[in-house]
Amino acid sequence: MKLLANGKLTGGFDGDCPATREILNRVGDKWSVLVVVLLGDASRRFNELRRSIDGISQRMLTTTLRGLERDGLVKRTVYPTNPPQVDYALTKLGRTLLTPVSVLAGWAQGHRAEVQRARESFDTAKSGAHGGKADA
Amino acid sequence: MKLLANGKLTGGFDGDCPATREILNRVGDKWSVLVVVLLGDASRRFNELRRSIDGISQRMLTTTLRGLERDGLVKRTVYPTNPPQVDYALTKLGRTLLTPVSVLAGWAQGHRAEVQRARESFDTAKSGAHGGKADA
DNA sequence: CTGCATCCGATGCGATACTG
DNA sequence: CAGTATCGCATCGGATGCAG
Repeated sequence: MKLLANGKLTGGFDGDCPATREILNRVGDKWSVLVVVLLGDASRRFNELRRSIDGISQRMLTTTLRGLERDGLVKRTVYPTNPPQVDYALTKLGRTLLTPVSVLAGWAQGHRAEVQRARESFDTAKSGAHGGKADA
Repeated sequence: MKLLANGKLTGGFDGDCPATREILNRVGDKWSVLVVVLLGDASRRFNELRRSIDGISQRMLTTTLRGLERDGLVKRTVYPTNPPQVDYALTKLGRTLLTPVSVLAGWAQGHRAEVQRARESFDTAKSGAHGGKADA
């Protein structure tokens, strides 16, 4: 990844590209990532996912799933049984996402403590600086 | 990355961890990623960044920068000159983020076309399915 | 069981104006 | 130049109710 003096990028990353930005956004969406990881293990049914995640509302699960499906990351299969049963599974494309995500997740886990410390130190410095009082 | 039958994860990823989720969120933030990449090349001044990004508002640049600074990813240096000059640079920790981000960005770029196609096909199927009319 | 539509509060973000 | 505070709009997201 290389960056030119004028702010333009060469090589593997172009932040100006709307499509790339959009995909990055999807990864930033906590639910999407969670669902992808969950589905990385095995296909799941709707309420099965809902119970697995716990904290997600039905609306958000639906929204997330549809977004993932639209992007070709997840395959939705309806079994016309009674009661209806819908199965969600990662597509081939969806599975390729697991690696980049795990790299990122690995970074997050590995540097979690550092970030935490940086945050505390930052907050401490701030509260001590502007008010003049350190133990407000 | 491994996933157990009960939905719990082993190894490198734990979606339940708030800290991890928070960091993931930061990467999902388009501006943060962009700034990190930009700063990966060289340190920049405030308005220099602003011009480089073009589309970001001052408010968001400030917010983004502060968030990055708080997380220990970016170092803010003030030169008490006249007019004031403030320099932003990646910290050592910040530089370690470049690799995971580029992996992800690489994925996004590499699969951009596939996602695009999936999206179009999804949208087409939808508009043709519920309304009964295919060329609405 | 699965999923969509609606209402409504919370938050995000841009635009603007003002300070050092 | 760098940064903060405020306002107003747009979107997000949860809760609820209805339908296949």
